[in-house]
Amino acid sequence: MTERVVPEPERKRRRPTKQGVVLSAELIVDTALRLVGLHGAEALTVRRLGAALGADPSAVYRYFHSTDDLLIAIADELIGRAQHGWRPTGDWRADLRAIGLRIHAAYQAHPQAALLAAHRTTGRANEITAVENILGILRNAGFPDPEAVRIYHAFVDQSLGFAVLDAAALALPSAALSADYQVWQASYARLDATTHPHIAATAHLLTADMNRSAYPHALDLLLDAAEARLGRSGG
Amino acid sequence: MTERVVPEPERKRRRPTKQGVVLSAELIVDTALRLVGLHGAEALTVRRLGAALGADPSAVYRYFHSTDDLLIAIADELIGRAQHGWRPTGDWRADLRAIGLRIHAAYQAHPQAALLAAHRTTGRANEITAVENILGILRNAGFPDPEAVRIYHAFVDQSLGFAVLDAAALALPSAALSADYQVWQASYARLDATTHPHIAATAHLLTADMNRSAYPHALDLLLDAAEARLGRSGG
DNA sequence: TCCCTACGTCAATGCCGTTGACATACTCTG
DNA sequence: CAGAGTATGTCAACGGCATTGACGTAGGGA
Repeated sequence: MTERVVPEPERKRRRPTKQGVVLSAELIVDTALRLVGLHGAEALTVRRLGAALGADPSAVYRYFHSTDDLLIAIADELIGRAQHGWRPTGDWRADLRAIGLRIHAAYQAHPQAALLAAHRTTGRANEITAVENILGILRNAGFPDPEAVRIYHAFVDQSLGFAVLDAAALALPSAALSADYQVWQASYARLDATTHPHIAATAHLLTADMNRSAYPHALDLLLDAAEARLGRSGG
Repeated sequence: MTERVVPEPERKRRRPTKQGVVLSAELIVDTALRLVGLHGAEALTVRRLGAALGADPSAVYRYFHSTDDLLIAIADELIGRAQHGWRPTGDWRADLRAIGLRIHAAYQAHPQAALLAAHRTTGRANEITAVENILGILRNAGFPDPEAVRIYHAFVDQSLGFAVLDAAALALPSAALSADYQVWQASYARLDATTHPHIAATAHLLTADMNRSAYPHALDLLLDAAEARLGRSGG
């Protein structure tokens, strides 16, 4: 077999499909994101993707080695969107907070795709840019390199971890979605105070809080702690 | 159709399969965990599960409505294992740290299953116990209820979020696993210092740190920040 | 001992990803 | 502008997947 996939920058011949569509890796990624946004994660199949593109399903394999390969491309696209238009302000804490919220938001905008992609390391251009930016903020803030790297790691994984969990909540098929809320209302809100005193005492607060993402709060806690350490060591 | 699934506590007739195995929900969950541990997440199919059990695949549907239903049961089982044998010491910070590490460890012990299950809310017995325990620790420590609930939420979601990410790293098929490491070695370790100064300056630290979980560090940061707030408001 | 039905089994349906062979239309060379 | 070479779209086929309806049998209750 001559290699089935030709790297995008080397592509010369762009031959339209029977239905007149000119394919590209970018078009396929965008279509996949749209498909998944419209019909859920379970709609992301090669066959449906082909139909949505207006091409034979197997044409996808001329651009990606496998569905997993496509997923990596989707992941990098989401990271790219998170950074689009971002500029540093010079205030390390505000910058880090903004990047964290942007990453989280970019994945929440495509929860079904986030669920599939957020835990993948892409090693591609957009990911590398993000790493460079975040490390730069921390080092310029005055964190010594070992500390900068450790905080970078915790910060990024925290962002992505919350992105996965919160995406999961959004991505549940609407039937299961309301079921998930019912779980809290039904199972937790009416537990007996003698067997579960702490849940019973805070049930009203819990049901309110579980409907929101805990990420902004968790992010602030992380930044609080980082700032305290900077004050201790650096300043 | 008479309902296909009979709730476990009401089961009376335990009829062995052709191969002489007596099925139960518990046996199926354990077998699924073993299967997934031995052969990866992609081995968790109803057909293989049937084979591993010594039963017709469709027998599983006498115990679970769907594979998703089975997944919820697996998730609750993992939460249960995380708490098995745990006892509070009275030191809120040590207790919370221990629970966080236990949750993380329980999922890391079954990374393939964790990847499938960690983002699901089960609403089942083991999950409820965990919620009650964590809330109790925070309220007894002196956190006011609204703060206790907010920290609880951030703490739990952070634990599960890192569990997912770290499970993903462990669960990659070994081919992709080394590939993931290669990504760091190849893509990051040799980036040009003029285009990516911060990555280049910390490459040696990065490659060392990315091989570990950032969870313990992130957990300590969260506990630091919580403790600081407690000192400010409560004491 | 007989009835009832829970539960294991079987077979069928319509999906899925992936691949090898094929055909065609694009680009490149002269 | 003609012909060659091949990139890329298409087709058909494979084996595997979850799920379900029908069936029969064995276990428990009377």
